[in-house]
Amino acid sequence: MNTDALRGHMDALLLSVLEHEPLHGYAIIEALQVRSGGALSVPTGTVYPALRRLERLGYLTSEWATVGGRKRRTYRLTGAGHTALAGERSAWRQFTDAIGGVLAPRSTEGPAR
Amino acid sequence: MNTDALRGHMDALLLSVLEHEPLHGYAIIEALQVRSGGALSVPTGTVYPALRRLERLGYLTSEWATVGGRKRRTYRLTGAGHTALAGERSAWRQFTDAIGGVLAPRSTEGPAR
DNA sequence: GTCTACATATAGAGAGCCTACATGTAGACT
DNA sequence: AGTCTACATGTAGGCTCTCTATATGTAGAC
Repeated sequence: MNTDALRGHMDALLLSVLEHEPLHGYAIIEALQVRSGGALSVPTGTVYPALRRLERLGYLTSEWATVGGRKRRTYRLTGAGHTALAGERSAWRQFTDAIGGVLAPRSTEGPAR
Repeated sequence: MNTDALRGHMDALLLSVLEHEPLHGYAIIEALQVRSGGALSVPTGTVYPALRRLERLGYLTSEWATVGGRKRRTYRLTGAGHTALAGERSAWRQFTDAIGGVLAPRSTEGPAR
């Protein structure tokens, strides 16, 4: 699974991963992989720009740190970010309900028969 | 709910609606609205080109009809279309599992505590 | 000395969904 | 007669996001 069906859901994924702990980009990618059971392999060229977009929107703040000689940019959810995450969760539910309702197989005809 | 989160799922929606009965574009739009509980309002500028794309891919065939003085283009699933629909359904499940697994709220920490 | 893991970043391409517009019939209402 | 709404299809252009490919650099293992 790795088409661009992700489109429009990247924000939710990133915010969700950052909900309880600040992480840097590379760690975010790994966390997404783990949490999705290995299904999600989001490329760096997707994550880094997306994080900057979310920061620009005010949902994240970032600060540089140096760990073991390597520089990291650690992202943290803002208040607005938490609010946005709640909105994304509810949107996700509505989304899956809507699509699921259409995709659900009809056994040629409903109960009325 | 009407962002472009639909992206990548339009095909599944259209194929699913056409699974048991051939329909024309306008009726497809209404069917999507009904089946999704009113959540989906797909604009004509999205549906008509998408139907043509699916026909080009060999998943649909179409023929013109005149009903009540109005011309309709009725679309019907091909064998390849049925196969594609099955694939889309399984992809949808994988997709929701993956995203859902990430989005699921963590109660600050898991069961281990 | 090379390779892999760690770590960030940008440019450019590609796909597809949406807005807006164009066109036309049928029937109801005024 | 004229207008409005529902029915019905279609195209052009824009926009946004995701992906591929590339660039750069450190640390540690072999």
